[in-house]
Amino acid sequence: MEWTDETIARLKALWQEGLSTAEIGRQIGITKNAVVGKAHRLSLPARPSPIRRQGAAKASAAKTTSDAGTSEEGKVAPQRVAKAGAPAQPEVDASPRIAKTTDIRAPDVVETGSAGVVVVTDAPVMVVEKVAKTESVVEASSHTEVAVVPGTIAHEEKPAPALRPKPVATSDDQRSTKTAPVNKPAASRSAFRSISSGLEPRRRGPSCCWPLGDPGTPEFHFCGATPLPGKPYCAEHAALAYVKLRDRRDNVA
DNA sequence: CCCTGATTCGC
DNA sequence: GCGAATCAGG
Repeated sequence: MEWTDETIARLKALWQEGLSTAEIGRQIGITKNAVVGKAHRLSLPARPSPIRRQGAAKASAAKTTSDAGTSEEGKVAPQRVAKAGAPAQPEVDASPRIAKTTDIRAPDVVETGSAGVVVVTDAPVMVVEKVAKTESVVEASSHTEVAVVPGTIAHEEKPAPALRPKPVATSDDQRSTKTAPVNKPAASRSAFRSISSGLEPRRRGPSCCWPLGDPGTPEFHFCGATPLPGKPYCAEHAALAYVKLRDRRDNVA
């Protein structure tokens, strides 16, 4: 694997978004092991892990960190959990993982501002709210989009468990089986950019919130194209975002 | 079984 | 440094 500056940036971005390692891997086109391995090497903040290898001395050689277990001696600090400025995730799993079994997981509308606050960066939300109030038509997926992704919160902000828009089995999440390597950043980016600018410059109304560029950089922005009804993404990005769970397995580059 | 993330260790 | 293999919890 060639860890270019870009792929690393993507990894970081996705990692920060709280995507699962496997998810990240799929999007970048590598295995979750590669993702985890790299993340580890980059000292990316560990995410709430379902396990903590310690009590199990059974492994090949638990030289890792002695065995905390029973002895009350040198406490093996949680070196794993609180790495670089990481918010040391509480045990409580406020983990960001959202779309689990179902599928999809897509970049979210959030961005961590310099203030460390998570900000929903687009208008759709407001629009949605209005709609909700006035019409109450709103489908489930609509208002839930507002959800903030907990994982990205830098402080003690108590995030509400993200309510991910259940993919909603509407007519549109079929996606043909196995789509190839889920995305070629370069190509897709420019493609979508032109789409969004070319089709319509709409200033109001829902817009695709697929993130483009790396969060934290000035180039970062959202697609902005007209999203599919009931979805936060435009057709193109929805195709990337919603992938059948089953399929993802083999279409991993 | 499936999922998940972390560590190990040969390359 | 990389990542498959492996471990391990849910």
